[in-house]
Amino acid sequence: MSQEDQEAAGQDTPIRVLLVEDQPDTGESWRRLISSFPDFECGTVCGSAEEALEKVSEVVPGVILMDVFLPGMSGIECTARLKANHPEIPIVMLTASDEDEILFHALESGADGYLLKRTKPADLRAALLDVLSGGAPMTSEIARHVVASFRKPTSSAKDVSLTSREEETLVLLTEGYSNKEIADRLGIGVETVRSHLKNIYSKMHVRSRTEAVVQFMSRRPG
Amino acid sequence: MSQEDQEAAGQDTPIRVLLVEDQPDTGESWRRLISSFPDFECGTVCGSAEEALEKVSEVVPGVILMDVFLPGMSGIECTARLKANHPEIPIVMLTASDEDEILFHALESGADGYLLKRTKPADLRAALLDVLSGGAPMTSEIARHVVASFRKPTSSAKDVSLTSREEETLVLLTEGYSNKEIADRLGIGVETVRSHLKNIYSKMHVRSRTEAVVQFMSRRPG
DNA sequence: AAACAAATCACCCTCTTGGGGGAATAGACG
DNA sequence: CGTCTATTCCCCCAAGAGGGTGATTTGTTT
Repeated sequence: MSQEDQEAAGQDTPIRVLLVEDQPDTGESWRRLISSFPDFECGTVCGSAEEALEKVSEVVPGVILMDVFLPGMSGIECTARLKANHPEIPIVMLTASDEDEILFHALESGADGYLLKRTKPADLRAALLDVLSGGAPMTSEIARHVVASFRKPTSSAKDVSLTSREEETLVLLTEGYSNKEIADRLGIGVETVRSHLKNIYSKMHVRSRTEAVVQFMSRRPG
Repeated sequence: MSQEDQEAAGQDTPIRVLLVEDQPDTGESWRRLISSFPDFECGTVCGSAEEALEKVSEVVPGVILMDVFLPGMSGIECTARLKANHPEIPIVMLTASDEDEILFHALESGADGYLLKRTKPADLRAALLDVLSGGAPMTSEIARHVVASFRKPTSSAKDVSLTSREEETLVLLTEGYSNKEIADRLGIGVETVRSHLKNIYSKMHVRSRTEAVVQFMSRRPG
């Protein structure tokens, strides 16, 4: 049976919310706020993106609330990485500003909703329920910005479009070659290979050759 | 002349032999000897294991003659690595000695034949034809040593037997984790992870996490 | 003509990896 | 009781990998 359906209707098991917020005070107040809702619980507050990536598997949250500004890995990067491994968990970004730039990157990374930190308690709960039922909680003006300009990039987030050279580089990666060996085989310099790899990592939201290889090999069962 | 001899000898395209021998003089004399056979040609003499690994793809030899003692990577290591990627190419080891120790490692690595360097020209050609027709050229006494004690190890050379801890480490490798992340997840130190990895690499005949992951993922289509 | 994407390469820096040792402990096995 | 293996950790060192930033060239596209 579907958890979401139960939750939205109001039930006995509260939905686990994973909160990612670096400032302890803010995090704690959000935690308390969320826990005050009868249909939600927030037992875990991660102070960093890294911690969130680590704990998501054990917590298995129904929804993730992610601060945009985090020390180290940003909330945007973190969202992209979480989406790569847990696409089913909805993620709502939290931010104090409403700049377009940030909004774009946030949604590009796969975030499902975008809330301002000044959101009122009742609206937060509504947003949580909204995203759990497949909605995309955000202010209506933000929504218009988004739906228009980011339908394509966001939808194609799953199979990254690599350039031909990047593709070749990736293939050689999956054959276990080092950067130098790849460079030799492609007849280019090592720096160029590194350059391609940086782009590949960025597009695939990974940060090591091994992760890239794993994702690549998993996606094509051949 | 046997059937095989005729076929091999009757071919218009001589079989390419890749010779791996670090001593230029010795290599050149072997090269000339092989080229003197009408059914074989030896255009490439690699002075090192590394060179052999690099050139095998472009040369695509029908058979490889490998000296055991090479500077840097040994002929045994090289054989193991070649077999990992080109299992179809028969490899005959060459050595001056006939020590059991070496013989064992050589055949464990996947070599198909084992010749002494003092082998006579006619016998060399016979050995080449032999290994090409699926045989395992070696002196009869060596053969007995081998067939007896290495049936098991040699046959199980494909799926490496890892210890439970090494297995766990490998699995986490295939999930893209760094050494530190693996250490945290296993509740052990990074040095221990590195230690496990060294053993894994050694057993799998690879030398990077990426190669290990590729080989591991390829072997189990799951 | 101007803007853009792709591909190439450079230089900086830090951290990770790999390979070479060694060494201590605990358990299994004879 | 030694011997062996698995597991754990240590040190050193060189090479590789990753991240940031930026420059150049060559084609498209606008």
